[in-house]
Amino acid sequence: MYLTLCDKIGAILREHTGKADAMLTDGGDHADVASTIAFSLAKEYKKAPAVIAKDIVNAIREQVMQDTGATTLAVGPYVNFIFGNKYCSDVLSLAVRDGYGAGQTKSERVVLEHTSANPNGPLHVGHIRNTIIGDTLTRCFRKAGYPLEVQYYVNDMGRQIAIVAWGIATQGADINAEGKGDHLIADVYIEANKNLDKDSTLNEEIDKLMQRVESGDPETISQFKIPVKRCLDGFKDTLAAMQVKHDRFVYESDFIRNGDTEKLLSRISHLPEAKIEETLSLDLTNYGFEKNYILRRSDGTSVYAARDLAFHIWKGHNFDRVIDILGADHKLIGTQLQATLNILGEKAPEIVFFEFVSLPEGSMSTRRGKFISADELIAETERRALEEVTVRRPELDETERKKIASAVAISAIRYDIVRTIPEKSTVFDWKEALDFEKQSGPYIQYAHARACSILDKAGTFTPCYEAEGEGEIVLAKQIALFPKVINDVVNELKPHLLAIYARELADIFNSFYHAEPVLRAEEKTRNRRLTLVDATRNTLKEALETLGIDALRAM
RNA sequence: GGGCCUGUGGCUUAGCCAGGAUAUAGCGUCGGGCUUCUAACCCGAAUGUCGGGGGUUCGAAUCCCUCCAGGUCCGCCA
Repeated sequence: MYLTLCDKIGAILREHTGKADAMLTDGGDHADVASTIAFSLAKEYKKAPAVIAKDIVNAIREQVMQDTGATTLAVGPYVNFIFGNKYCSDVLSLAVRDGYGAGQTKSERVVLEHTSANPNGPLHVGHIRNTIIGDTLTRCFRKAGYPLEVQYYVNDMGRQIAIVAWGIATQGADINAEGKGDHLIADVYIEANKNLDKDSTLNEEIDKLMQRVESGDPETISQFKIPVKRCLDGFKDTLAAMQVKHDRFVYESDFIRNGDTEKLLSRISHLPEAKIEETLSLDLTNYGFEKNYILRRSDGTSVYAARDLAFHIWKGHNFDRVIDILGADHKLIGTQLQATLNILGEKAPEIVFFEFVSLPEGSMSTRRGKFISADELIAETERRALEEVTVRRPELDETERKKIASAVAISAIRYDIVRTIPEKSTVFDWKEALDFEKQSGPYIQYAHARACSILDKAGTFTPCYEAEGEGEIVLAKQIALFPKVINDVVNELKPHLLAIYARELADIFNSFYHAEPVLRAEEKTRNRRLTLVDATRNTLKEALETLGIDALRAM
């Protein structure tokens, strides 16, 4: 609705001025949409922008009203457009329907890879930034109508895994011990690294393991596979707790076994950029990379990058759009991958990079055991949430309180992570993670629960799809923006836009709630406001679900 | 040393790519508001050299140059 009207206004402006760009911009407090086109015409027309704006308004006002129902006003040099009653009515009748905000079904198939942490220890608060960004994008794409498959790329044959396998074999660790597998593997991995640091000659044993696994030695393969599986089972539990699910786990080693990596290396070796020495590498200096991109080691084994290329070629052949979520430490290798796929004439992935999450005392490290695991974070947040729920709703039984606390905790965690732009590195802060107030997931859930509560008390009513008075109109217009926001997230791969949108919707609803009585209003107003509350409730629900947060009906 | 990212009130943060109307919001501080639809809330106040310096432009937080600070990468690791 919003975009449609903007398109129509843009077309009218372009036709009237003959300019290719209508210079439409956000109207802020002044308008629903505005144009700054008068500035750019000032020189050409040799007139003051404010005069030009006035002329434009006089010329197009009637047509804009006819085509869109919007009022056109000149405010200084700005041409402002304010949408009318019909816009609010149309929006409200759409917004009360289940699935509001969903785009038309698209045919473009999308594959999105996220998390893909090495199976050498539990997911920590750094990894889950990847997870939350990826899962929120996933939900936005699906909301926008795209068929999408989410993949986890399992590194099941790298050096880290070899170190785990070696640790199990040499340290007497019980791989079948009770408990969560990912934490068990971390203990082995940390100890193995200590042992390797003490005696660097032991690294030869790791090299041997890697050679054996790549050559297909069955015993070594199973030596790797067992800890990988235990670790992944732990990951799946953690991910499920955060409402995250992958459609497919793709194993790196499959691209060795099926010959794709060998085929890729052969193709690479025929490229003009190829450097065949003891190793096989690519000289990408013409593409702005200083160092050679090594793909095969001198002992004949493939490097991670080679398997990753094979994996991406496979993705490119099976999907129309390939998206990866990667930490900023992968920037170099990620852009080298893109460049190489371009040289090969294959589809290169779009990559969303996010900066690091560190601890107040420094950066996290699985190897050194310095991290806060996602499991710890979830447990602690749930504990705090349960305290909060118990204070607020002492009359509820424990099962009910725990259910709410769990949803509140995941909401707080997911929202806290997704609200910050990925380019900004962050320092993990318990105080902020455990904050259930303003600018938090629970705050938005609370606004939703409030709306539900009003509607529960209201009983049946006759819908009235209108907005009257500033408070109602501002709320209706915010509701109208939801489909646009989903669109923006998908086009720009920026999930934080949805987080901010949902919070602003909750803000506006809370102000409305305090300013305008609903249940106590006289009949026509009551019906109108109840309809608005219902539209808000539904939009909050859809937005929360797209953020991977439970839209609780009561808190 | 080179590449990339970041720097916005005491703290956290949006806006920057596609330059325009008094720079967004939260925490904290101060002052109000629960016999009234859930106070995980609302209303109001104070707090800003948008890291520094140049430049482009009618107009710069936004574009260009430069410097400073922090993070990160530059491995036959992933």
